[in-house]
Amino acid sequence: MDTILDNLNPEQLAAVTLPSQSALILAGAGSGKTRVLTTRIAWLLKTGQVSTSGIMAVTFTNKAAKEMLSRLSVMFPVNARGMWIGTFHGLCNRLLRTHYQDAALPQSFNILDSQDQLSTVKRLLKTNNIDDDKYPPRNLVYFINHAKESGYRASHVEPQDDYERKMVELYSLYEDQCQREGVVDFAELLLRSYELLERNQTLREHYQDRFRHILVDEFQDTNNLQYKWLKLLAGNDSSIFAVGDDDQSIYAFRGANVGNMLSFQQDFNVQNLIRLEQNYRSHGNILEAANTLIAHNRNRLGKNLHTDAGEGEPIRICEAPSDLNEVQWILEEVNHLIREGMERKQIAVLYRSNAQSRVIEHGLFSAGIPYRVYGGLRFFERAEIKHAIAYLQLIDNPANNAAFLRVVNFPARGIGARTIENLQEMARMHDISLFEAIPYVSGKGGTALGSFIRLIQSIRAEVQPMNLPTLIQTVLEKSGLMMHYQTEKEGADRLENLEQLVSAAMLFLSEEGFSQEAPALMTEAVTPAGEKSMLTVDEVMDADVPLSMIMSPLSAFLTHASLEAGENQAQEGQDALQLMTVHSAKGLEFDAVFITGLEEGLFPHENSAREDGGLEEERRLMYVAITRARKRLYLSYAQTRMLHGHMRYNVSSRFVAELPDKTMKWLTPKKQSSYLNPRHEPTARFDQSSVPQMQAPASFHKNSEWRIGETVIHKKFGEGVIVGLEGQGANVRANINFGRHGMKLLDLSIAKLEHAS
DNA sequence: ATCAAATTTATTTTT
DNA sequence: TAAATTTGAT
Repeated sequence: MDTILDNLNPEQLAAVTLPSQSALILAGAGSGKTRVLTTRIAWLLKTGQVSTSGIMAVTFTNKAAKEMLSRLSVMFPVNARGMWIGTFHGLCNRLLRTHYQDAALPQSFNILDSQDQLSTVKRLLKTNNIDDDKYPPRNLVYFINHAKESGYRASHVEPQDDYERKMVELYSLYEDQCQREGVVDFAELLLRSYELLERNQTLREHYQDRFRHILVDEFQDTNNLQYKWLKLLAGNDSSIFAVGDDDQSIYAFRGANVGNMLSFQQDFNVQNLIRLEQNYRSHGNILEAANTLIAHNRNRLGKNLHTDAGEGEPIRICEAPSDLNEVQWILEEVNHLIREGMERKQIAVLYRSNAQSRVIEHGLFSAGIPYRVYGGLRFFERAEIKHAIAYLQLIDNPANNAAFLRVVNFPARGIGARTIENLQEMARMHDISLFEAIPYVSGKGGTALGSFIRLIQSIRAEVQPMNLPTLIQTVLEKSGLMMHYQTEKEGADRLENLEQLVSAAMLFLSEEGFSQEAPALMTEAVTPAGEKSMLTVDEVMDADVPLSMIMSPLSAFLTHASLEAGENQAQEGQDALQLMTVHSAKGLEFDAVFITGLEEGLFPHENSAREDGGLEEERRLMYVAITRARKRLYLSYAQTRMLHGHMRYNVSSRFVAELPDKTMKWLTPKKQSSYLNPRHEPTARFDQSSVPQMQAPASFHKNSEWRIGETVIHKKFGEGVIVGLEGQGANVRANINFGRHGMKLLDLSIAKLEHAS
């Protein structure tokens, strides 16, 4: 008992041992947040206040959920079965699988990931003959998700204008289509389970009664629907232990609402607000910089981090003439750190947007320094894996038209667009799935479709008794996917990934406690007669029903594929420099951190100026970046930078000017807070000899060469008239009317023009 | 049905 | 610049 509370500081101890009331823990960066969360659970269990089944712990990422579980099992011999520890989406999935009938879902509903959702919407627009220039699929997806995350069904949305009226109508059609096809998108998991509990008093009271303690990680990231969901589940008697940091709220752009922290204090009459301000991560200078920076934000609950560690090294900052020089400087400093004995994986290079990684990678590559870039395609998002998954989904749920369309002609089997159109027409006429509509299609297309249906059915029959890995292997072979990639010249990697899918399935079964040998298509609850033993509602709810009782191994694996897209980092394990956006660095820490591209327009990003609260969110982002560093912090910016094929001339970020002088060491001469007066002298102090220099574009000294009204000749477009000139220096662009080719805006440093004499 | 050319567009991202 | 998507041609 005592041992788990050992070494907690007074605030942590207070938080862990709070009475059973709702509480808000303001946990600063590096203040031992996860420790408090897991110790709280262990303490509740050890003091006998609650049993494992009475606890729910919610996180945003699978990684965080796993981390919590593994740290908990060190402190307490956990029966993982009974505890509901998982992501919002994972827990909602569990609710919906358990009560699929009450939720009006088929037992084996499939989950759409964002890619799937977008293609579903595109298909919807096409079948309804909607002009997708007028109603872009992306906008519709945004509209739908936004509505769902506010808790609104199509019927609840009050359209403000004709455009919205149409969007609502399409939202409604989308709802119908998903329902028909037995698929559910991410937001739907939340909304559907919210509605389930709201509508069904028995269920609601059961779960409210059961989960006496609900713990929420990263509370500042909750969206409105997640907050409503928590409120509903907590009812009047359960307590919510919410841990979060308003200063680290960086996901407003995807619906996170920091305001939930304030609402929570009111709605739950929170008496206990505890601040964890003791930082165990960073040296003093780094913390002071972070504190000073974030103090520029107006809307805060307020918090100041402190440390027992000394002030440590100063923060080193460099103004580079160009992005190339900036990288050169990073290289020098990195080599220095490595020579001092720092591990490469303890060094992170952070940037605001992914596009910035290119130059950095290039530099590291040339210098032969191993690095690892975070982000990019994850395992289950790869095309070949998505194809394989689609075959599996079709076997799991034949109504899934998205899956059907993805593979009906992949590998190619002569089923063309025309045939598909006929099929879709038939499906619509008879109100059935594409799969069921096949017999209605006659002619050549009908024959090809006929063999497809026979293929799927024969696979399904063959696969009936198989366990999951064997089933997948069989599907890969019989579908022709293997053969397809064997014959494709660049298919080797893809084949390897497909093989990995089989191993992923094996790993999944053992991790989730499924029997390795059970038939993949059936749940374990099978009587000797082969009939499903129906659990009563009470049994389902009261017993701690393992996932394997409510989902077949196949359904469970498909869910896993959608909800946990897998690793997105290459070459794990190697000692390599870490490259990532500031967003993906959240939650991580490193001995040394480089924050690059500290320029107005980049960081803070220019687009953020248009959103309200945008600048404060950018500043929080900077705060997150700074607080990643343990011992060393490096900042840099460049006077010129190549972006989207154009040269950009940036001034330094206001965030640089907001940092306290005494914590900084300038490696280039310091400028007067240059973001306030954009015109400044270029520095000549930088050694540029080792760096390829940008050549000044031909039109650099004003564009006397070209005049408005002049006729010019272009290789492709022929004769045209200059109607406008804009920009300066390298940025000169000309608006030229090329008659039948229309108006073109050409970059004069790139386009080759001739004067028409 | 497939590939090449043209056009467009470029924050941040987990589930 | 470069990647992704759409259009157009064979």
